[in-house]
Amino acid sequence: MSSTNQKLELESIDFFVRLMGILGMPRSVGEIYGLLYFSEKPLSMNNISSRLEISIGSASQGLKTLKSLKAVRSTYIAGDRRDHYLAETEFRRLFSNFIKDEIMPHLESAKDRISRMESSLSKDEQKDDFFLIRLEKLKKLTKTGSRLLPTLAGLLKL
Amino acid sequence: MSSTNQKLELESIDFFVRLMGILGMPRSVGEIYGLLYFSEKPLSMNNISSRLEISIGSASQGLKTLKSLKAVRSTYIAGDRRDHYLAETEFRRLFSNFIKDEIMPHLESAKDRISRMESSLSKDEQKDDFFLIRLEKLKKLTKTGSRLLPTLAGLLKL
DNA sequence: TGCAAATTTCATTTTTTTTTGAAATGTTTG
DNA sequence: CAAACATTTCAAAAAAAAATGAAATTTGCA
Repeated sequence: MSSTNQKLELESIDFFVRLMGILGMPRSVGEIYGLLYFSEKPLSMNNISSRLEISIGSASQGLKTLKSLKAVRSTYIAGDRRDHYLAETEFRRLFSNFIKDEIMPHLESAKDRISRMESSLSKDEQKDDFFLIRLEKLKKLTKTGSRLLPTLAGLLKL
Repeated sequence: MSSTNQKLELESIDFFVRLMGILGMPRSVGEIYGLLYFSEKPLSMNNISSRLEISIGSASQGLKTLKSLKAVRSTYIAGDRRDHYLAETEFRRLFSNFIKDEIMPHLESAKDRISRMESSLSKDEQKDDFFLIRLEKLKKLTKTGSRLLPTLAGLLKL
């Protein structure tokens, strides 16, 4: 029988679609994770795509994203040559990877952009507190961001 | 003369378009904030829309969003009946409003969703550690989230 | 090695989001 | 108070993002 709990599954998918949405991830990524989160058995890609009624292209793309965040891992199943996927449920690591992959690169390039702003100041502007203070705030913002964000996930002792 | 520093302005717009993008805000919102951030004088809506070459509809909509986040405030200018806008540069408050308005409501509804998950468990599932542990993790996640996020902005002593 | 199943890739289609522009509404002052 | 300007709203258009599906590639087994 192994009747999957339909209700639970739907709520879980809903939950993670929204959570992933906040993080800027497409619906399909949330659906896949939500399905796997309450699945006791690892699921194949085909299984995932047919249960969620999404194309295998979407499933492949979504799993790729989830793998890169280490939100999902694949498991060997004896006698079956397909990959089977399990949800990785340590949210701490999940967020930490998200921050590393999706946020930090922006912060890095922000630093270059601030340098360019500084070098574009005219002689006059270099003496004008208005510009100096605003530039200073941007620097603090990126500095604090790159210090705080990587720490953040650690605070989540989940 | 008051020649605005074109280069600086463009870098600033670029900077904030990306930052707002991370927060899921549309391009126009980032453009407006980026323009105001390095503007010594308050700018009218028309001014904003013509400098950025966006429609006044977009400008109005974008300013509305920024006002609701308290990222921008309007100022009285003697002898001019139009509203004039200034960037609010305390990022701490800005983020704190963002978290309150855009994130916390999701966390609230997540709690309901978890309750529904619990009440959907069958007798068997109520004894199955697999389900209990996963539900527990979701509860911890939302609990920690609603505790940590509102605190977060405070850590940004910018 | 060669074949069949599984997965990835990517051009096209679909869906969603954002912007536009014009009409409706609101506001100030002559 | 009315007309001139300013702002908001919202249906339609445009742009951006995501999903599809089929061809190309990879994988592992006979």
